Amino acid sequence: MKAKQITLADLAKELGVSPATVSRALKNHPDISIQTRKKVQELADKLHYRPNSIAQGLRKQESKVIGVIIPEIVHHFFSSVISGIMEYAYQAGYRVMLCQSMESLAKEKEDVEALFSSRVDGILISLANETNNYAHLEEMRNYGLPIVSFDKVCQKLENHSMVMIDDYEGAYNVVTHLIEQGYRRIAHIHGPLNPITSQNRLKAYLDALKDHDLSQNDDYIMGCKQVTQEEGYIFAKKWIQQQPIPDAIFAVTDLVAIGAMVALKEAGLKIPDDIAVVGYSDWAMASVVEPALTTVAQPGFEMGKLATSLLIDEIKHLHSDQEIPYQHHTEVLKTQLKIRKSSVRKPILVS
Amino acid sequence: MKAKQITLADLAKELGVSPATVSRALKNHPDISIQTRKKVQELADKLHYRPNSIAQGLRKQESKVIGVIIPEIVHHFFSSVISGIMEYAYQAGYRVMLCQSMESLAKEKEDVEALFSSRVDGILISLANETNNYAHLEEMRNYGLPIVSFDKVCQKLENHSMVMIDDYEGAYNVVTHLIEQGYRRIAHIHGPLNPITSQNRLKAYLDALKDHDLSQNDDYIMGCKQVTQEEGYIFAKKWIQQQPIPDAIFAVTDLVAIGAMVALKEAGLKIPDDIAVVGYSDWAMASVVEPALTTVAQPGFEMGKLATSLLIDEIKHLHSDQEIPYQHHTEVLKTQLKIRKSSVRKPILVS
DNA sequence: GGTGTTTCTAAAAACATTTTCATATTATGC
DNA sequence: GCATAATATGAAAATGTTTTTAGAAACACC
Repeated sequence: MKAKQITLADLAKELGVSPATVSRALKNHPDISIQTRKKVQELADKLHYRPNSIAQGLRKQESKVIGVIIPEIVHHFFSSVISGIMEYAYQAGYRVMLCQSMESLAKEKEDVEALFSSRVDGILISLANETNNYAHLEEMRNYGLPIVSFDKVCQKLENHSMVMIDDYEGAYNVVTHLIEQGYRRIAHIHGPLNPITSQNRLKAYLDALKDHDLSQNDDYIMGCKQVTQEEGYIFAKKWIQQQPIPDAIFAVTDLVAIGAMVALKEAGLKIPDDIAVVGYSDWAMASVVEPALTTVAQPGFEMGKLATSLLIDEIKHLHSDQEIPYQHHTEVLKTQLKIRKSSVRKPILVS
Repeated sequence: MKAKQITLADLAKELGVSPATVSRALKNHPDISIQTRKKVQELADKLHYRPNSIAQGLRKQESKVIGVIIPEIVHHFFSSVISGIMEYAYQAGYRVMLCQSMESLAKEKEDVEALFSSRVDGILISLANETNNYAHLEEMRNYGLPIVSFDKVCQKLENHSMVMIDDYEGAYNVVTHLIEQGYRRIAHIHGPLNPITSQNRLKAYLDALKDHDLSQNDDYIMGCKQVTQEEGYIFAKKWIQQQPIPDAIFAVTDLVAIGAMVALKEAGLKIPDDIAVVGYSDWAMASVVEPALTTVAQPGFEMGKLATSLLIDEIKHLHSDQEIPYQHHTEVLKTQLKIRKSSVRKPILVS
């Protein structure tokens, strides 16, 4: 009942030629006569021959698979990135092996090892929030395995390409916009500080205040750990009980911002009149919540494509055994400030 | 500079034993003396030996990789399913190769072939909207490759396990709830009709109307193709211009429902007083939109875990070369009606 | 001391492919 | 007609494992 999987040897036997000939015929090698090529092709089609990638991988020392390590899939931004990765990888003839680090360093290490064991041709990684040590990545680089980090990049790791988002500028634009709108007591909910992304957003917030001669108030800065809606809700509640209440909240993520909005609305505060709220990431929910949430759009899909293109370029360079070492890149993608009702007091063009 | 990847033979040479001994020592085979086992283990640890999964796969005819084909990753429900898949697969020692069919039958076929070529041990698939022909899956089953379909399952394919969601009941509950709330002119926006899921939701809608002695009005039934917010917006616009306007809209998906809400609000209609709106899937946005959207929660994460457990059971059964053929399962998961403000006229317990 | 058993290790085959090297046949040039 | 070149194919090695089979050494039993 169970059909056997056809091998080169099967085809060879059937045609009375050697497996070597079949192999070459199937890739249209000019050494093989046209007639033979045709015969082989026809039989292969007829029997639905599919090359065994595992055997190819072993022989060629190249699996045509790239490994992807993502902190968390159920996340609009990351799933967009994955989508970009898959699109580029697919058209370049690569398969994708996916791992989810769950924001845990230990899991991330295991994933790196598993991918290495699977002999992927390269790794795309966005670091877990917990990750503050890069030995696992160093080791892979020592083996010559190409690595590209994106979004939560690994600046400490030498000799690798990175694709980042200009989070500093994105966050700076938010604060500038709030100031232009007349808000002065601007609070910030930042994320876990290992990732460079949260660091940059926090730094931009502080710099923008300073650049506009606003004093920094440490009571207006809170850090969340899980980056959830609840945390936004809790922090906003705290601020409401405090005097003076902030007149704007800039949260590290839309979800957190929306948590804050819920608390503010419950307390009877008017957004954006009494207090503004701004998020980050432009999740689908941001445009749909009421009032629509001002946020910073990040080009996730493009980021995935770009990171993958860099990785595959490096892989190809490596396999071409050129003399010159591969030149690594650091790409920075621009964000887009999406001004919506939640932060607009003055009449302004709403996008 | 580039470190060589360590092989069994390297260890064997270094220790002056054969590769066979090293292989057995590493898996604690009792044939090997304790001292030898220890020596081998120590050297392996010291040199960071990692078995080459590709070579193992070739030799053992088992890759420890499962293939997953999903129509679209950037989708709250599907990313939840993937998350469940990855969690179960990880703890069972399997890697995941991911493909995105983009709702295209052609791409789905390519993906199936690519996964077969990669010699995955099994395939998890949710069909593309376009898919109305199952030859590509039949072929894989003929090769004895285990397949489990989930959500948009493939009822035409024999001898395979399925995990579905009770969409019929979920949709029936929606319509019943609307009727209980006093709505009578209930419209429905259904999805593409190839997937069994949309079919079931439509059928439940029709049956529920009939069971409650409401007449079916074909003007109140529209089908969307892309399942986008725009489509919901456009359909709602059309209904607004029509007399009598429906007093409830049940959309195949939250996104479509929200599109409809936007159109209704623009037209000055009050939700839920003038008209109710209900979605499906319980995206994050549903609880956040105003008024909060009544919807049907689907257990995506559980579905992923369950489907993966069935697949891996079947794989294990196959490799245990038992006499009795594997007994396939069809599992049906229950939905949960999330009653929110968008559909509640009468006082009711809001979840 | 020969036979049989136990304990440990090695050799070799197998997995499906690619590629180097070799070889046989035919064609070309003088 | 002979040397050389071109053409087409095959044999064999190689990729890194696992596993079957075999075999050597040590030991027990009569």
